[in-house]
Amino acid sequence: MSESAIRRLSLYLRALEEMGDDGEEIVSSRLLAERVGTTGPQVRKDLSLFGSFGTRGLGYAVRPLRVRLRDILGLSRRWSVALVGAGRIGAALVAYPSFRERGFEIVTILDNDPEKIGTRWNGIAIGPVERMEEAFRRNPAEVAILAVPAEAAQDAADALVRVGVRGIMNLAPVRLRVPEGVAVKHVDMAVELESLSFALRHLVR
Amino acid sequence: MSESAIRRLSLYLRALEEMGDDGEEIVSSRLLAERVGTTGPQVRKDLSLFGSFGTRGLGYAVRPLRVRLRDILGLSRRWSVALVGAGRIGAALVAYPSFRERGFEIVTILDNDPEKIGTRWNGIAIGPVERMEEAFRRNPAEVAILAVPAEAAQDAADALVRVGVRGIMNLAPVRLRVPEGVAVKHVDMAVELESLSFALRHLVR
DNA sequence: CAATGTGAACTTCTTCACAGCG
DNA sequence: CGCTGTGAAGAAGTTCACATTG
Repeated sequence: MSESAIRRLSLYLRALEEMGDDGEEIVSSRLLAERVGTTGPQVRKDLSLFGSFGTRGLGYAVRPLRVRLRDILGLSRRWSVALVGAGRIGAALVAYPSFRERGFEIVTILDNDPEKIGTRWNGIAIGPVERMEEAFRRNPAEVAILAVPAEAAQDAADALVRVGVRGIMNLAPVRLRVPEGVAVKHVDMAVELESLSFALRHLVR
Repeated sequence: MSESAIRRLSLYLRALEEMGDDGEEIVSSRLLAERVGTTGPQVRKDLSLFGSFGTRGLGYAVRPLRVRLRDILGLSRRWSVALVGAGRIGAALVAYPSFRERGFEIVTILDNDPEKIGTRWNGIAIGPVERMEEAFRRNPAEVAILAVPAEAAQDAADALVRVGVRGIMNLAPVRLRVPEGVAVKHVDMAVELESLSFALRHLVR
């Protein structure tokens, strides 16, 4: 069950959601593959890791497959999310509607800036990071989005683990150390840009 | 030369930059590995893809390795960057100082919102996306950061390719189709969150 | 003696070909 | 007849062991 297979499932789900709204009933592995930039066999392999959802000779029924994928990905429930770091990136994420649509609801926002503490974003009062425990007693979250400066990230992550967070999406340019049983996904734009740079280094100018 | 090896090089470089400021002269593959969350042999394998930079029995000299890595990654030059999409995410990226520090300079900002066009961000006047060609004649860019809504992303990417962009970092939740010779890196937070959800789906509650 | 550099073993992921089935 | 489901082949990436060398 590779990480990349899971990521592709998420892409398949997105494609199916876009399709459903267009009224398509059936989709072939080939077509789905085209939409997410992979191949038919890859799609079938990925899906077959979790069962047989298709009909031979026909393809996959869009709606049921969508339901199955949501289920597999753990998206048929609500996830409570804590946002740590109410800077510009945090602001962008809070305003981003598709997280909530997909079941991720921000219930707690924490920051250290005294100017921000007490103000409300989307109806949620921003609390101080030092009072994380208190904030979590009121509004516990299973997942956290970490959007603080690099220097503050590891401490914040430690605190999050202490209050029971089981998954962290980290936007700070630091590799977090977390104990077993806590999942971390790194979104590292510097790394992405630098790998672009590598790809272009001999092609350009 | 795997994608993941390149990403690790970028992490090694970051670690080395942090170290250099602390005055450490020599680093072992083991130590470097620890800082980025991998293993000594992995570090040595990755580096050996590009040459032998270490001293047996000793380790790697921090500063020269840093220089070599910058070179390998194509970071010993300046890259001009066009930002398409001056929403909240765009705002966060423009304000983020480490892009510029690492040689990526935003020279053009484009958006479609009439309210924004003409205003200045970091001294750069926001232009209309429709006049991309004109904007690029004035301030050409090799790389683009795409931070527009999903529906607008493919059209914007097509336009960017037409004006000569060779690499795109895409933040829109869409898989872009681009011709051969154009590199795309996807930063897809929905996918990251959903793969977190998958990891937690049976562990939590 | 300590840590690199690397071929070889191993493991994981992807591609392929085709049997199976509606 | 068409498209899925899958075992087997192939490719890619990682780990390991150790010979090498300052």
